[in-house]
Amino acid sequence: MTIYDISQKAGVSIATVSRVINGSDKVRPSTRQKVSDVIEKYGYTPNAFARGMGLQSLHTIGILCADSSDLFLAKAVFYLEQELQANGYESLLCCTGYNLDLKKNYLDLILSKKIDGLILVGSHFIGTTEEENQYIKDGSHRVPIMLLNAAFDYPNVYCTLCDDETTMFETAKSMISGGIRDILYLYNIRSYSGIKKMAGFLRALQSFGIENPQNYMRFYPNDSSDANQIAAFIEDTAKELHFQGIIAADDLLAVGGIKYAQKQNLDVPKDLSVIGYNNSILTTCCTPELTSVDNRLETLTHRLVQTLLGVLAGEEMPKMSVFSGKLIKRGSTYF
Amino acid sequence: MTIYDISQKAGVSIATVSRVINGSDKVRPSTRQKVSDVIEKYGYTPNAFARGMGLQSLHTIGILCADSSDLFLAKAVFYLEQELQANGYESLLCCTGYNLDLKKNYLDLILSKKIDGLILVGSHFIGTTEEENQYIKDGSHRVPIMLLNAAFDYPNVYCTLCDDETTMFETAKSMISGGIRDILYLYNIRSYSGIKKMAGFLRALQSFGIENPQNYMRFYPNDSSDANQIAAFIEDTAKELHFQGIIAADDLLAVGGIKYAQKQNLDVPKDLSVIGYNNSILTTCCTPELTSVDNRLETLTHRLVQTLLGVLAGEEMPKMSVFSGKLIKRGSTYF
DNA sequence: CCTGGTATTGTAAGCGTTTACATTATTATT
DNA sequence: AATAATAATGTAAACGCTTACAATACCAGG
Repeated sequence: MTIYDISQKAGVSIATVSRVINGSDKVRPSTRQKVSDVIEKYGYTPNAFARGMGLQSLHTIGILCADSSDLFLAKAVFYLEQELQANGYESLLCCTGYNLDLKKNYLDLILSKKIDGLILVGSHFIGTTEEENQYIKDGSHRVPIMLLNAAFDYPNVYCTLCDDETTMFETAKSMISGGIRDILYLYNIRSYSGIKKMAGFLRALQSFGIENPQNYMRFYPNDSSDANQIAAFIEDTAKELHFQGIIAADDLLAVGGIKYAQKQNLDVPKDLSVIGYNNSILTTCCTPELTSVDNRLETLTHRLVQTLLGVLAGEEMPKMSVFSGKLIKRGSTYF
Repeated sequence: MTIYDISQKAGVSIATVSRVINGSDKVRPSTRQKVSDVIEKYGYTPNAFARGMGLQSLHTIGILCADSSDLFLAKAVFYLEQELQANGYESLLCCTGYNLDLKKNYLDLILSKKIDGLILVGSHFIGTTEEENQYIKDGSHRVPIMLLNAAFDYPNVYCTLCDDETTMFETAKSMISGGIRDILYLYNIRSYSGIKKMAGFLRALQSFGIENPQNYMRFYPNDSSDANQIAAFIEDTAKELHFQGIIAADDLLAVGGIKYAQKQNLDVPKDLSVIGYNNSILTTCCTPELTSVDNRLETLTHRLVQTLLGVLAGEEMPKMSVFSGKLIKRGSTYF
């Protein structure tokens, strides 16, 4: 069923049918009705590819995200989609996984689809390698690229992020000020924000003259797991450290810390204080509830889309919008 | 940059370039190399819409999902994407939200994109209204439709699901057999599986001669919320019931139940047993850990994609594949 | 060096839309 | 009723690719 079939059945030209489809006002109401009826009757839907050929823009924004089942990324994607939709844009989501080789393919894939802009969620693209950065540079020649929670200075690349370095610095500082100097730092994914968080943590410890903080940092390698596996990991790799605090780059890791404390019969927060990151629903699921950093995801996604819309409208927009995270205190800390 | 530009720069015809792009074997290796080099050099990506016009299939499967930030749906989408990708299919994800009116638009949208098949995740489409079902019927005339966790008997519609009715029946039965007759049933989204779970719950109570079970059922209306809000909801609407058990249609609701118990100084599981559904990561985040129903999501998604691939290959495939859920016992129950 | 067969490459016709421009119908003005 | 102005509709080219079919290049055997 094509536009020709419809035009024939409605007794008009394809141009008129096209005008009806696209809501042009240059159609007589009676004609519009006639055509609409035929379209309705035969359940005709215009072919998106043919439209894509004709139209300059399809009002579509590509979203690239490593893993849509990650609590935090999923939330980000959800907010972005809602916000885009509210502004008349479709979104096209690709989940690349954490495999670097695949990312390039996905980037090509999504760029081949006449998108008006591209949003990179989760900052896994901004690695330390020049190779990863190259993808962004390539992409930015075609469409504006928006980075959520990552910073990368390049033409046509716009960044919206939480200042994770400072936020983590403040977070660690408040724990140290609370009297805890032996802090286990847990992290998993290596990403832009992950690196910043770590840097902030280290800076805080250094500012208090705490030496060899690296001894207290543990990289948890599994991407999908549960709190018990994380607790076991802590027991295996860090038990001998006798830390009195845990700061984690992610709420789930922190919950693993609480779990660990329970297994060791340590009281949280008396014997062990625990702080997570992202302020997800997990924070209120555990006992005690988890102190966590709210990195303003909703604010970030809102700002990001606003910036993108501005760019698309040809306005001059800030290349970098930085927000501060905020520590939300709950039962897992006493300070 | 089009195929013409490349053909010109490489000194060959567009057909040859097209053959290189599509990996045809009818190209001399030296020519292939020459063309590939030019493509590489200029960073050319074929226009997806033009390809879509020419090609019969783009090896793309559409996925429709209400809310990608829902823990359970996100996981389902993730598994599906992984599985599809492993089998050489792209996936196109649309998150419709829970608004019925929008769904039709999304369906049209995704159907207009020359997809080879459509997967409906989360069963929100199979409502009680004929209107909702109509969408599936319409769609099934174009491409095979795969339902995850929903059943709908119609040509070209294939269903892969957990037998939630029986699973919930068994779950409730085991709680009643454990000596608990006053059970608060919590549910939120109205969906196919939601209706089935409820039916199973009711059947179990009836089979034990428990009267007026409806008095003990509560619908929690917010879609996004945290455990504390749910706990407050229980206190507001059900405190006077003096139930000794909670069965929830979703893990988060169940965690809300545990939270409620803590606030009331009730011991879980001694004073109150709690069972969730979906066996998500939340089950091991709370204290005590949550007994929950594993509805075999990974098995379901695997089977679903296998069935879809079979259908696309022209094989005769089962219209309905039903699996049994399994109660995973943890600390929130004593039986 | 020619012949026939095969491997490679080129030509051109779609694919289903949009839209500039041409044409025709309608309405207003005199 | 004729004309001008305007509104509605139609025609045909363009979008960038795939692919059937045509044309050409290459190679082995005589």
